[in-house]
Order: sequence, then structure tokens, then C-alpha cells
Amino acid sequence: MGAQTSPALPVPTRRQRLREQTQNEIKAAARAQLVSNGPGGVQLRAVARDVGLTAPALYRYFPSLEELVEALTVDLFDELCDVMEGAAAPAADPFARMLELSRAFRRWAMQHPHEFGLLFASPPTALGQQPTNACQQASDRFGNLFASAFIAIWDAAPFPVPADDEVEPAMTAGLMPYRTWLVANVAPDMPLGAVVRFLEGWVRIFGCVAMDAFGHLSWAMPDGEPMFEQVMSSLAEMVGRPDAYVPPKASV
Amino acid sequence: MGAQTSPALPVPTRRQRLREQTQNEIKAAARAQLVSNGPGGVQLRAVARDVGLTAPALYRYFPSLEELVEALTVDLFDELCDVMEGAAAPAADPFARMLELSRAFRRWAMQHPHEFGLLFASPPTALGQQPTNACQQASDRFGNLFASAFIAIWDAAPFPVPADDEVEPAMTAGLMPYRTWLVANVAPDMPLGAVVRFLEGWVRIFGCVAMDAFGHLSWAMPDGEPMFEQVMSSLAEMVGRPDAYVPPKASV
DNA sequence: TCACGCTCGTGAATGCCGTTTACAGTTATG
DNA sequence: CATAACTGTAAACGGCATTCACGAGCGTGA
Repeated sequence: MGAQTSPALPVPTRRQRLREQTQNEIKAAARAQLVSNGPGGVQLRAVARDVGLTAPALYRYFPSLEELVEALTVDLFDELCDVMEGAAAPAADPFARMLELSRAFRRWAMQHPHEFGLLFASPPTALGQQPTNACQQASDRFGNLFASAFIAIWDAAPFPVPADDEVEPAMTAGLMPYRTWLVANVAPDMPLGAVVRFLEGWVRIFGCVAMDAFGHLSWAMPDGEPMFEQVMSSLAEMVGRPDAYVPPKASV
Repeated sequence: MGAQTSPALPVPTRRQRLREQTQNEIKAAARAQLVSNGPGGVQLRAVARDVGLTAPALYRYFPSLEELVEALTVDLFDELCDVMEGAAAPAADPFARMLELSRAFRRWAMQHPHEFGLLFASPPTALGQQPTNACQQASDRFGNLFASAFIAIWDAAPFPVPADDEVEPAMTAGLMPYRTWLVANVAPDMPLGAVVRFLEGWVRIFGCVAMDAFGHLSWAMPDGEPMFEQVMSSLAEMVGRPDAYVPPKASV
């Protein structure tokens, strides 16, 4: 009845706190399994064992194994986004921010290949079923990180891009919905050609990171970082700022 | 006892033929499961049911589910390579061949996303264990398709590439083993810079195809083909033959 | 022709899995 | 303090991969 109990939301009851804590323990155990067994190797009974419960008890916290993995996915997207945001100062030069965002992305992917696999290689596994709202939201946050970084680069210093009528008609058509959304919501003055450049860059960054994380580069080189850095350097040229690329600080 | 029975190998006994036929039926059933359930959704018992056998019977043909999937993987690599070779005339202009190889690759990936997932997205699933010999061999054939196509382009008309001392030292170091192998075996006169360009191109092609197949492009565009075609066009410029890119024949 | 061995298939059994159900103990609340 | 909500358990179900012991059929050499 004290005065400070009036806002209902910020005062979770004791049980709620314990419940949330247990949920986190469960997700942590699930992640440990993900790390050692890969996506698909997360087992409900094993998670329960690790956390000191019987299997049916987990159903008090997650309605199914699948939803547990989904919750873990959301957490991992958030972790990845947090790491990326923590690595790139928003106030920095826009391209420097993009550079640091991308490097943090690559670093996280290399350090957590199985988590990366869960986030980015599952679609073929789960093809045909649309993702959960929460999942979609989490991956949107990730996408927006890159998009807003690109928009900042463009707003700070537009660079030459193909004119609207130089873009392939097929691409123009396919890109229209996204482009109108962009213009209406976040980047009023971005031409179609810039959107194309954004996607090109995103494909190169993601492709480089994903191939490395999935081991599709190791036949030619043991470490994909130099290739990644070169991609970033060539992207600096693409956005008309060849000087903006700076090599990474030497790692320890 | 006839004269034609002398070579032991080319005359498989009747049993051997039946056995092989059953093996193929099993792999076909496994593939059907792969298509409908995705990698990881291939179940031994379900395969057995589909082929009209009990589960233990499959162990007469494959020592485990895992090895069945591996055999299927090898088959799929071969099918992909056959399709690609069938789509690209070896005698054609070297870049045209690369173009057709890449398009066939993309086409196959789009038409068989689950098979593509099994071939190219499993490493995170099976991270830490080196592939079977047969698997390695099959994926080597795939890699060599692209490599030899690139070598043909280079041999036909070398193009400007970064000089050896312009390549990042880190990349030079990592690339050395592969480069010396290339020079020793298939491309005696290929400079380091050309190897770098090859990998760049490969990363862009694969990245574009993989992202599309995994649905990581659909948030921006429903169909990744125009983006893929643009990548191919820009690769034509990269190899100094901007004229060599020709748009695809209109699809039906 | 017959008997032997090899191949291929089966049913039963083991131990794991995800999930459901019924039940008991604990905790918060009127 | 009684009542309801919450959190855990044991038992059970069906499905899974895998192993084993067994039998039926084929191919071959005496």
C-alpha cells in the first residue's frame, strides 16, 4: 500500500522476478547447447538437465522447444545489435560508423559461428513458415542498423549513383515497395540508385562474412579478414570516400 | 565362362545391380524428404517407409542416417555440377561460359533451396568435423568449375590486377598456399592479384545467390535476379570485358 | 542334386527424444 | 486461514536411430 507501489509495471512481484531469472537460466543452457552442438542440436531434455529440472518443468516457461529456440534467437539478435552499437560511435564520421558496425558484425560472427548459423542460416531449415513477430522485430533492428548507417553516409555526402532510368527495369520494379517505404519513413531524398548501391554493399558484406563463417573460404585462405577489409575498402570507394577507409587497429 | 566375362569390374553381378538400384531408391526417398522437410528433416524411418522397407533394412545399405545424408550430398553436388556443365558450353567465350555457369548455379539454387541449404549451409551445423573424402571431392569438383572458368578468362585475355606488392600483406600470406597450388597445377602464369580478383568475384556471386536462397534479400526485393545480373555485369567490367556481359534470354 | 554361405529382410528390444497428463508441494492473496 | 495460482514431479505415449538374433532366399561348388 506504500506510495511507491502505484506504478504497476516497474514493480514486478517476487515470483515474476524468479520466473524471469529461471527463463534466463534456461536460455543460457540452451545457448550452451547451441554452441557445442550447433543449431538443431538444442535438446529440451538436455537443457532441463543442465538447469537442474525435469523436462516437463520447462513447459512452465516455454510452450515448446521451438519457441525456446525462437526466444534464444531474439536474444541473440539483440546481443549482436548491442555489440555492434557498442563498437560504433553514432557521432563518428558516417562511413567510419559503417566500417565499425561491419567489423563488429564480422567479429561476432567469427566468434560465435553457431549462433550466427542460427540467426542467418536457418531459413532453408525453416523455409515456408514466416517468422514470429518477435523474431521479425529483432532481425529488423539488425537490418535497420545497416540501413540507417548507410542513410547517414548518403545524407552527409551524396555520391554518384546510377540515374533512375539507368537501373534495370526489373530491379526498379522489385525495389519499388522498399524504396517508397524508405522515402516515406527514413530517407526522403534517397534516389533509387542509392538504394541499389546499399543493397550491393550489403550483399558484399554479408556474403563475405557468411562465407567465412560457414567455412566456404577456407579452401583458399585460412582467414577471411583481409578479404573482408578489402571489401570494406572498395565500399569506401563506392560511396565516393576512398579516404574514409582506415585499416583496423592491430589486434592483440 | 564366355570371353566377355574376363574383365571383373565392368560386369557387376545381378545382386550388385539390384543392390545399387535399391540404394538409389533410398537416396531418392531421402531427397524427397529433404525437399519437403529441409536438411535435418530427413528421417531414417520415414525414408524406409517411403521405400517400402523396415528401418533396420536400411542399415544393409548405409551404415547410418548420417552417411545416407552424406551420400545424398555427394549426389547433389554431382547433379549441380552436371547441370552447370550442361548449361555452359566449354567452347564458348570464356566469360560467356562463366556467365552461364553462374546463372545455372543460381537457377539450381532457387529451384532447389533445400538441397542448396544442405550443400552450402550445413557447415555451421556440422562445424568442427572435417567432411568425408567423397564429400570433399564432390565439392572440389564444384569449386574447380568456377576456378577453371576464371583461369580460362585470364588465359584468354589478362586484365589489370593489383601488383603483388599492392596486395595486403595479410592476404598475401593467407593466399600463398592456394596460389602456389594453382601455379603449380593449373594456372602457371596467374599473378597473385588475379587470384584475389577471382575470390572477390566468387564471394559476390555466392553471396548474392546464397542470400537470395536463404531469403535474406526478400525484405528489400521479391526477386534477386536483377541484383545477380548486375553483379555479373560488374564482374564483366572487373575482368576488363564490359562488353562480354549479355542479359539473359527472356525466361518463359 | 544338395548343402553351404552370403545377402537381404524382419521383429523385438534399447535408450533417447518431445510432449501431455495427473498429481503434489509451495507461495501469494482474499 | 482457506483458496487459488504457480511450480515442480513421476508416469506415460509415440516416435526416433540403432542393434541384435533370426529366418528366408539366392548363388555356388561338391
